[in-house]
Amino acid sequence: MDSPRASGRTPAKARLSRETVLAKALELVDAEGLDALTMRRLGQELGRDPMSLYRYADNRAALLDGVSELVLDQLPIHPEDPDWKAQLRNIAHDLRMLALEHPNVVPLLVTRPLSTPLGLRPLGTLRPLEQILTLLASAGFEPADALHVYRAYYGFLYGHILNELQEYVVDPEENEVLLRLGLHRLPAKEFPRLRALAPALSEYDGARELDQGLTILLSGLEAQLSRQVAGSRA
Amino acid sequence: MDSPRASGRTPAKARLSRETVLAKALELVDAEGLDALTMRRLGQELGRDPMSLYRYADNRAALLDGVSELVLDQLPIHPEDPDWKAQLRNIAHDLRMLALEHPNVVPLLVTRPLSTPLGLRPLGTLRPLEQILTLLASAGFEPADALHVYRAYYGFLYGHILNELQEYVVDPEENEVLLRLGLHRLPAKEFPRLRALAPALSEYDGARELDQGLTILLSGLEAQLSRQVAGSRA
DNA sequence: AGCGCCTGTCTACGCTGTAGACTGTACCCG
DNA sequence: CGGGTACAGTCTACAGCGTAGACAGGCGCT
Repeated sequence: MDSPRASGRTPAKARLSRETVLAKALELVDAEGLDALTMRRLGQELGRDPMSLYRYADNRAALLDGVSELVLDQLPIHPEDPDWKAQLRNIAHDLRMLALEHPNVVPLLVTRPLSTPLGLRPLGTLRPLEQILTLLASAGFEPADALHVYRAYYGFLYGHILNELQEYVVDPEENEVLLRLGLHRLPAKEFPRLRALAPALSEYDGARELDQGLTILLSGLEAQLSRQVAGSRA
Repeated sequence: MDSPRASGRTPAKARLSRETVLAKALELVDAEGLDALTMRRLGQELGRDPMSLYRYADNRAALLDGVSELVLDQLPIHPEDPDWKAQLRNIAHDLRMLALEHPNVVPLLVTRPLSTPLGLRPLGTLRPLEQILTLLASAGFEPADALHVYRAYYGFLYGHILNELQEYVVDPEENEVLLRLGLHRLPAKEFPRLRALAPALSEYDGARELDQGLTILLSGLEAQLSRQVAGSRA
């Protein structure tokens, strides 16, 4: 059962690599959540001693960073598109999809950078930033303006993703809306509006909402920046 | 040293209460971060057996929820202001300030709801939502539209807060900008733009950036919604 | 006076991350 | 071909974690 070449979940006794470790880690997180990703459990899943993992990640935190990186690396890089707004829109939708595919990783994406100074983050998590900066630069933005656009954009994007994941359905089996969202527990007198919104809440169209928000934000940013440029020229 | 009426960090042997427990918990989180908030440590801080805490919170997760609630309860409620946009602006700045005062709590604010269905969250964390819905309702919005505005608004707001906290300075002692942000570690060839932005990054004016974003977003939302209303009337 | 409730304590269990010493194998170099 | 070195993986052990469950003490009511 444990003989060499036995067929476990993985080829059993092939050499480990950072890639296989991180891949299994992500798999585990996707399937059972962040808490399930313990060194012991991951070791077991790989058919190895837990301590062997430390050859591929300094510690658990680094492992989590690796998982973030792995997910962000899946962000497709889009071919040239003349329109920066269209590009940002595409990237936003890509990231949204990625988040929906790996909802358990989102807390990492959002939380880890809070405890890690910009320059010390895994490079994979900074690449999207650099990518957007170049995109904006080639669209003619001054560096400082590009930074402003980036911030407003990414802020909104992450905010949207958090929002969308938060609202999601508890118990899809239950078909009474109030129950499905657990809203029945709320005291009706204190939360009349929220309770009344149950039907609307359950019909959330995330892609659409994201898109509308982007339209507002991007055209607003464009207007504001062209105004600034015009102003500083005068 | 451990006699009754001894003067420890707290009055020593007064009865515990949920309030005192949560207050100490928040204090601990503010001072030393989320990881420092263990049952044992908190018990020690209160001069009590760790197990006594379970009378005031079902488990550690509930304790964390309590801390979130405690922070959000500090959100001031603003007097009537005729202008919904002005109100949303005020609330946004209040929440931003709160986040800057309790940066270690932000991960909780952002993360906990992801694993808790809407209806099962601590009531304190839902109150801002309900409050904004009423605000928008009294400004004349249809419930469904109010929800859209709320989503775009809160999404942007939380996104901004995350952004701002992420960019913040590591080691205020170090005054060489590149070093402070750790940017020197980045390979110059791969991250030219990001590295070049170092000075701009260190001059982040969060309040201003938030305000500009809100201006764009709110006026955009207003325009979009009034257009919709006009359209559906025709 | 007696009963019952409630707060806080104690002990114990299974789990966690990880330091440090160790083994075995694969490869390179003389 | 022999010996050495580097490195993958294992083992043992430790300190700390959350928390179940049994228990103690004191207060207030009847």
